Order: sequence, then structure tokens, then C-alpha cells
Amino acid sequence: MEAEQPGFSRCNNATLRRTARRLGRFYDDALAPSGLKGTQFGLLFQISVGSEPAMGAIAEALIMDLSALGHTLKPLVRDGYVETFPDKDDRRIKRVKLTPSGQAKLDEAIKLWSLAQRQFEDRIGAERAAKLRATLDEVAALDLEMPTAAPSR
Amino acid sequence: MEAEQPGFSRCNNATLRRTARRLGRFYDDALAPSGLKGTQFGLLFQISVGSEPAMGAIAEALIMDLSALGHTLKPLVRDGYVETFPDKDDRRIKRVKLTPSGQAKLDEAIKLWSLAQRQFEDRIGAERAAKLRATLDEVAALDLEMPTAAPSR
DNA sequence: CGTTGAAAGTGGCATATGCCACTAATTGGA
DNA sequence: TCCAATTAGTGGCATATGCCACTTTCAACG
Repeated sequence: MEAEQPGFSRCNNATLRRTARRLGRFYDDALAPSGLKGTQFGLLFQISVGSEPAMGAIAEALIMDLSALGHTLKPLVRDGYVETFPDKDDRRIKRVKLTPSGQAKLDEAIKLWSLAQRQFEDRIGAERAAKLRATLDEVAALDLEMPTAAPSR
Repeated sequence: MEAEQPGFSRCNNATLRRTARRLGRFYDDALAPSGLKGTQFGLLFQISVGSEPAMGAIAEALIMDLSALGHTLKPLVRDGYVETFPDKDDRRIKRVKLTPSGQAKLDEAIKLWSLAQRQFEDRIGAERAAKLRATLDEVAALDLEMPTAAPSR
């Protein structure tokens, strides 16, 4: 009723977060039967496509803070879906892999995810969705810096 | 170096969140001098454009869970930027408004936000940014439901 | 009117994310 | 070989978000 201006907000960040909340809930609902959240699903998937990726590699791929990744990983380790082990050549590096249980859970979740994905793309159009993802990936790849914030160093 | 597939992920939700993290940090950095986070800035702004909006109205506009809004609002109340008061006709309703201090902080933040906004749009292009926001708003407006999840009710 | 159901928030609990200060392990020289 | 700088993670603290169970008010009805 109120605050319904056409261009809701000109802030790219606010608009992005707002839509992320909306879509996040949709995917979360779809994944609910598996007990996974959308974020956890994405994380398990990312781990599964890597070759026992290091924490840092995962964080970089997901554009996520390393410590945030550590936190997010905890429930998955606790629930026995992933396990970690030190790299053989560099003991600073911690590698991550799915457990059999984690792989099974991922397989289960992928089926649920597919339903949500298809449902969404039926509404918005597969091509538009692909184009949107491409644009988002492009934005994510930008080397943004505030000119005033980092003059030299 | 690794995990650099062109189409990083086909999941619309994962892609959206990933970019939101990226852009969120950029705007957060830009707003840092004000002490506000991007989310708080967006919330103050939303409050400022409304007519002493009710919690529910804000939550709806931002597509945010009402209780989440309550939580997010706390630090802003604690810091004296916003205050709440019960609606005169319906005591269930809690209305929110900026304090003078909050308005001042918002004005200060808007300057910082403008820099980030301009910087971002210089990189991606103002038109593409506008188109992206339009698409995101469209996605946010979709009435998504899992067909299997809600057969009747 | 009194009962009932809807509407608006609150609090608790759990995950999601970031930043900062630290620790441990490596690497690069001097 | 030994120390300084770098790299990879961890833990603590704070905000961001959601869901669920309640509590308080209203509104509708009989």
C-alpha cells in the first residue's frame, strides 16, 4: 500500500540483497525436505566439484571470507557431511571433502534443487535466467575499489 | 587457479548470493567511514522515505522476515538512529522513525553511498545497472511457489 | 457482549557473513 | 641457518536473516 515507488530503490546493493532474500527463501523451501539450506547446498556442491579443495580455494570460488567459510562449514562437519584433513605438502592448508553421507545428501538435495531451479526458470525464462547469471558473474568479477580508499598501496 | 569454470554455477540462488557478498563488501567498505553497514543504510533509507512506517510495512517493502527486521533494527535503536512508537489507533502496530541523529547519519552515509554507486556504475555502465536492478526487482516480485509443496492450502 | 480467529510483534535458537587479532607453517633472503 | 614477511586458518565478536512458539490486540460473528 505504501512505499511502492516503481523503482523501489536505486541502490544496486540493496536491490541485490532484497532479491537474494526472496530467492533464498524459495530455494530454502525447496531444499527443506533434505534438511539443507541453499547456502549449504551450494557449499557441498562446490566441494564436490573440486578436487578435495583447500579452504582458501573454496572461499575464493564462492567469494566468501575465509573465516566465514570456516563458520559455515561447521554444521556440515558436525552433521558428518564433510570432513577436513591437512594437505600432505603444506600443513597450513586444510583440505575439504564430502563424506559418503555428504555425497548422498548432496544427491538427494540436487533432486530438490532441480525442481526449484526449473520452477524458477519456467517463470522468468531460462534464457533470461542465464543472462541474469552471466551479468551477476560479471559483476562479481569486477575489481571494485573506492578510488579515495586506496590511493597508493 | 583452480575451479574457474566459465559458468561458475548454474544455480540462480548461489550466483545471486555470491554476487551479493561481493557487492555487499564493496558498499560496506564505502560506507565504513559512517559506521553503517550497507544493510543498515538501506534500512534507514527505507524508513526515511516512508511516513513513519510500521514494522510490517518495512518488512514487506524489503522482502524481509518481520522478526529479522526486528533484530536488524536493534543496533540502530541502541545507537539512537531510530525510535519506535505504537500506532495511535492500533496498539499492535509499531511504527518506526528516524531520530534527528539518524537523519544526520543517513545524510552523511548518502554521500558515501553515492561514491560507491557511481564507482560501480562507471564500471558496469549505468544502463546495465538499471537493467540489472529492473530484472532483480522483477524476480523479487515473482510469486514463486513449489507446485508439489503447496498442492491445496 | 464473549468467543474465535487473524494480525503484528517479540524472543529464542540456528545459520550466514565479515572483520580483527592471533597462531602455525612456509618461503625468501642475508 | 636464522629471522622477517607471507600465507592459511581459527576464535571471538557483531550484524544479518529465518523459523517457530508465544503474547497482545483487533476485528468479526453469533
